[in-house]
Amino acid sequence: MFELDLRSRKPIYEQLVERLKQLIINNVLEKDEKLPSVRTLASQLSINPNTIQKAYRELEAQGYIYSVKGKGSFVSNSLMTDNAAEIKKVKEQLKKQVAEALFLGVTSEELIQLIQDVEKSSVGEG
Amino acid sequence: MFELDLRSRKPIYEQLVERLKQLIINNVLEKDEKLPSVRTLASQLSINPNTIQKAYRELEAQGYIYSVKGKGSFVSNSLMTDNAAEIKKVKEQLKKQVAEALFLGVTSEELIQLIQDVEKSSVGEG
DNA sequence: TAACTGTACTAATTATGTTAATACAGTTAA
DNA sequence: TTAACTGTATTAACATAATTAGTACAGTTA
Repeated sequence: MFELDLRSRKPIYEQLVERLKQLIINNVLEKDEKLPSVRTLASQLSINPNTIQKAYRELEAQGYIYSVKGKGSFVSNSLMTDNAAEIKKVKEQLKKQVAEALFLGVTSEELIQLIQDVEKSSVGEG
Repeated sequence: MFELDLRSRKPIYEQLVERLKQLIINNVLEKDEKLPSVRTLASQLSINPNTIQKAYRELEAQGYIYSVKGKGSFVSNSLMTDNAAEIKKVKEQLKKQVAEALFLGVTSEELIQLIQDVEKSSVGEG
């Protein structure tokens, strides 16, 4: 289900958050779909359950999943959660990256094309 | 000159790299302008000179500055350096962020506007 | 020469990530 | 009810990375 780089300087739980976000954003994991339990996923990835839990806790804080004691963790319906804070974060980060890209010589046309490419590849979500 | 968050989970040297990049990109620091010496900046920020040096080393590796022993560290002319690797990194990161923004409900029109805003605010560079 | 510059190195300390073991509470199905 | 699953919490030990501290060397400049 996942590919982790245990040698990376990026913490495992951050890799997990990023990877799971992508799966949710790309609709590989659908709304209300049950995620693997912390113990199951930890076993599959040969890492500690605490590390999985840390990732799940972060994803829940960001509104991507919700957890129910005794039942499991599930993909959120993003429309149910308040995304304002996350949107603000992403926009601020995007501004920095766009400024950097422009500085490095990437044209605004290329960047607009990049947006449209991403948009096309994620049709049919929701 | 800088605002650092010593309590942040983000390492000081990474904050320094990010902040100096912004100053260079926004032309606050001009080409060939001399940066504060590692000892001076360390003293101003009340942190260790080694931490400054680590940030400068990273900025030099990314092509944003160049250092001359005995003279100092200076802002690069970005056109002099090979940005291919950096451009690839930034584009990949941008794709992820754009996908996340779209997922959170930001429209592609908003994103295009964001690009144009950043572009306008950085006129007169180079 | 004196005072500045970048750079390098080692050691100690601190912070963070990760593992390990254990425990508790809620859910589900036999 | 029992057994096996779920999330969650806590504490300790360990590994790694970040940071500090101290020192040293080499090049530059006035």
